[in-house]
Amino acid sequence: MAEIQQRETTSLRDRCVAEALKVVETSGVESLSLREVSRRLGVSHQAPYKHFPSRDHLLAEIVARVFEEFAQHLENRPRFPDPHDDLRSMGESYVRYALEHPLHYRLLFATPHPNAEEHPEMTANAQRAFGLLREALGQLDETTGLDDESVEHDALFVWSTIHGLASILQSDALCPLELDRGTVEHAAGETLLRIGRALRAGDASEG
Amino acid sequence: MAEIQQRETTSLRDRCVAEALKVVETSGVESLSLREVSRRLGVSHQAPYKHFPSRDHLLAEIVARVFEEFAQHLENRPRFPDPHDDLRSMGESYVRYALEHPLHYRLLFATPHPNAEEHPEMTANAQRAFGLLREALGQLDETTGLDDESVEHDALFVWSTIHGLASILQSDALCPLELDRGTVEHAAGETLLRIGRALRAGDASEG
DNA sequence: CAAAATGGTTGACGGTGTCAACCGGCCACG
DNA sequence: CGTGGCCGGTTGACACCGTCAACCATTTTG
Repeated sequence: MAEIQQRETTSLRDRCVAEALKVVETSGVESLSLREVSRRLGVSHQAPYKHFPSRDHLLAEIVARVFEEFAQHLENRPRFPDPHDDLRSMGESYVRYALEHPLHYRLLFATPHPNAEEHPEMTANAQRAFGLLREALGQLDETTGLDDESVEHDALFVWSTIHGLASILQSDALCPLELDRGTVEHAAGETLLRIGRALRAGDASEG
Repeated sequence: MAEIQQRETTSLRDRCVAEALKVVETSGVESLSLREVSRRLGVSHQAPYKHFPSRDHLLAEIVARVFEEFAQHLENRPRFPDPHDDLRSMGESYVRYALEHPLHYRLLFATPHPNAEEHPEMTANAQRAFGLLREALGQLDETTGLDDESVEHDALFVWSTIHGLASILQSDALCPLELDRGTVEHAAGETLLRIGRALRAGDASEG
């Protein structure tokens, strides 16, 4: 009764989200429209409005789901006992995600999101990813005994670098620079190497 | 004669670019439309099409101009004899630009550009900014004697970090993380500090 | 049983980019 | 000198978009 009706009412809602995700991963977020989704689902152009107050609410929902997928991807990374190795593994997972799901990554980080504070469920999942980074750095912290503030700055530094690298690699920003193939292929490894150097140098200077 | 006519024909074209820039820096690139520009200029909605084949061509032009402004901003940075100091100065200029002109910065780095290869003049100006980075690292290279490949990777690393930091700072990405104010305020300095550590550590391990 | 809520429909409005046709002035050429 | 063509503007149309409003069938509920 109530559950069945519930299940049926959420049906179109879920189908909207699923179809929107399909659009995003094939054509990119900019060519996502409620009408397009409606059309694909063989339903009137107003039907989605019974489940989403506006386009932004649908967008927020799929951003949230992709963030969840992204966080899971990071969580499923190969783990290593040594904190430095583990951090590197996360960096590799991060960059791999950006390269393997460029349209999803762009959705997360290179797209004007619907005003964040109006869509808390979206930001909650974003926090989760950063939480993983903090966690990995926390382990590293235990072995080196840095103060909390340094760990926060380390986290921001690592995130900045990895995010910047991923953004650059998956965007067209590199093409005009005409770097040779080898440089680009090794970019991730080399960059992660340098992150490691910076952190170790920090240990040395403060530990 | 020819020049006067030339000047007059380019007049509307330039006014379009100028007005589009105004729109971008007040309302952001997403609310930029040819019709809006036309309206502001008191001209018919098709007039701009006599000068730009499509919206993307206007967009490409203003992206190119903003890149130029950005590169100039980097070039006008305070200079220092020590390469490390100079590089840091550039990093500071970079971040400052992103914070002082967030909408321009987003236009450059967080916006789906019109397909780059169709608009070469746009990418040319992008190369210029990266060229400055290479140059600064080249100076550093002279003092440490790293091979060219390492310099390229250093450049990519530095750019990744600074770009990532700037992107994160000027986006809303930080709000949901609820970092305290102090951390954010010192983020730029701390991150640039870590870049320096990584480069110096690289010198030591290879030099 | 009536009333209300739910989840779908069609239709309209204003916004956008873009194509097509038109039109006036100016320049070059027969 | 006249005339044809280009150049830079115009108006009008079309398809797309998000969104508001009204309507309607079904189901749930008081």
